[in-house]
Amino acid sequence: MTTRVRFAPSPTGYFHVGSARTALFNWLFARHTGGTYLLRIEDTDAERNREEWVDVINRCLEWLGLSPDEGPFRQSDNATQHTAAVDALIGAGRLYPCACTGDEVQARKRDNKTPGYDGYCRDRGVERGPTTALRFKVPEGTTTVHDIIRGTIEFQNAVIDDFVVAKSSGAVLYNMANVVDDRADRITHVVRGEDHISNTPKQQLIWEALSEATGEHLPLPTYAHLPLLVDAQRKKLSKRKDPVSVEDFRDEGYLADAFVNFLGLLGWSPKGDEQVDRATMIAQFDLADVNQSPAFFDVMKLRSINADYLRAMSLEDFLVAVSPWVDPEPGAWMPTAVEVPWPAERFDAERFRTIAPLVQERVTRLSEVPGMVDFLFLDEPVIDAASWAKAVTGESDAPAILDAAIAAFTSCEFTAAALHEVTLAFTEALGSKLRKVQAPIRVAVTGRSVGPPLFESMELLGRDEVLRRLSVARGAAGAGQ
RNA sequence: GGCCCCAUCGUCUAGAGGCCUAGGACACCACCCUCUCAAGGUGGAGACACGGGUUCGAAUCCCGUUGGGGCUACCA
Repeated sequence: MTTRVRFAPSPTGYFHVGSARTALFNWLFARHTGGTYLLRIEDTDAERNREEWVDVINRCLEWLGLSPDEGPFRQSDNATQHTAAVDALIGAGRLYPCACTGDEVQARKRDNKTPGYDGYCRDRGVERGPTTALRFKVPEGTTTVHDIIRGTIEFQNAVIDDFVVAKSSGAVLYNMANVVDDRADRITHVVRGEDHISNTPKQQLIWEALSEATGEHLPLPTYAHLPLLVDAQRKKLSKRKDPVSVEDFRDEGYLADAFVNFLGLLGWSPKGDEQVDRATMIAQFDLADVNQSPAFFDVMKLRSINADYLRAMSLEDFLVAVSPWVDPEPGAWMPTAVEVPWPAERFDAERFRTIAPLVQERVTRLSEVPGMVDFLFLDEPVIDAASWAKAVTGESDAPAILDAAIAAFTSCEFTAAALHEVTLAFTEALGSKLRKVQAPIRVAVTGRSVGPPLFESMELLGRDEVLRRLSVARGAAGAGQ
């Protein structure tokens, strides 16, 4: 039997990292088993049926390299089938109209202390009308869910209330539409978040009722409920408190491959090294190996992995990847929320190319790159006030150091090696240490106390500008005396 | 409240009854290297929630307790 899985997100306006992980595990399972992975947009709720929200999903999946083998399909396109299925269940006596309002249901639930809807309308012979919803007549007995990750889960049907399957408006609800579509799509494995466990018995009940009502006896899909992704408080990741938007991570400069690698480590782990490419993940992935306990989405670990991927890139690949953050006129792809902090005429691709390897190994995300090279492309360096106060105006040796630097840099050959050499010389003359002497020079030239190696930076900036910036700092340092 | 899920270092995890003196990675600390910062190297601290069983033997199996989480819509 060839496997068929689906990723079934609902459009919400952003793409959640938990959804990305679910998509990945579906994709990995399909690839590992040689099956088919399809995408179904669950937009039966009219509120969620917005074209641009659907675009977000497609865009993110494409970025992650998790585009579907089939689809995207729109659940709303199957409305006819959903309605037909409802009619079939009515015909089979598995549904009944309910005239209760939401408030009435709530009130009786409180008074009778029943878990959910108490079945008030089940035997009242309510006629179907424009204000009646359709409820599923949950049978007696127990419903057993077989879950690859969790084993067998049993539900007493008595605690499953007669849930609504179609609204009074006629709109068919999630549990119903989902099952109808899974049947139509011949889904063999349902891989989704743990938060769907309690929906599963309802869906199985519908599935089997449909098999009987239509005579089309399809085997139940096998379920695999993935552990939730949680925040530091161990709560389900929420849009309100936590960074969860995949596009935000992309715009911060995480690489898709690094992001996918990290996601793959949440609830699953490869055999040897944690750093694995997609082929390795596909070869090793097995739903049975997925963990049962929630995983904390640890951004520090994500950064570490991303930094590793960044460092492992060839210079050419790095230049392409970083171009949206540094080149005002970049190539094809551009993240949505990135702005290059200098004008196009000031950017010099050749200079950037020269310093890029020194930056590449020092950043954790691509968004950190501009801050490490902006001194090259801005007329005035962005001064970090604390560093300036410490190394320039607040350092009693700063005037002497800057004077010595200006004198030495005026006449020496202007290469990193030569600058290093003359700096060593005047450092010794001053009876100081290189690590101490470089501080005021670095802040004067780059505006910051950390950054790419100093002498290479100065060589690229050029003698005139280096001397000008040193003089400005010298003036400030002198005034501080 | 009801139903359900979960429980190994701070975090992600390895662990399928003896290979466990519990391994790795991130984070953290120290030292080395070093023009800052990274990277790299060496070392360190750090966990089987608790209580009962089963067994010659339990992190691994069973039960309970505690703790955490999810669901509980005419949303998905």
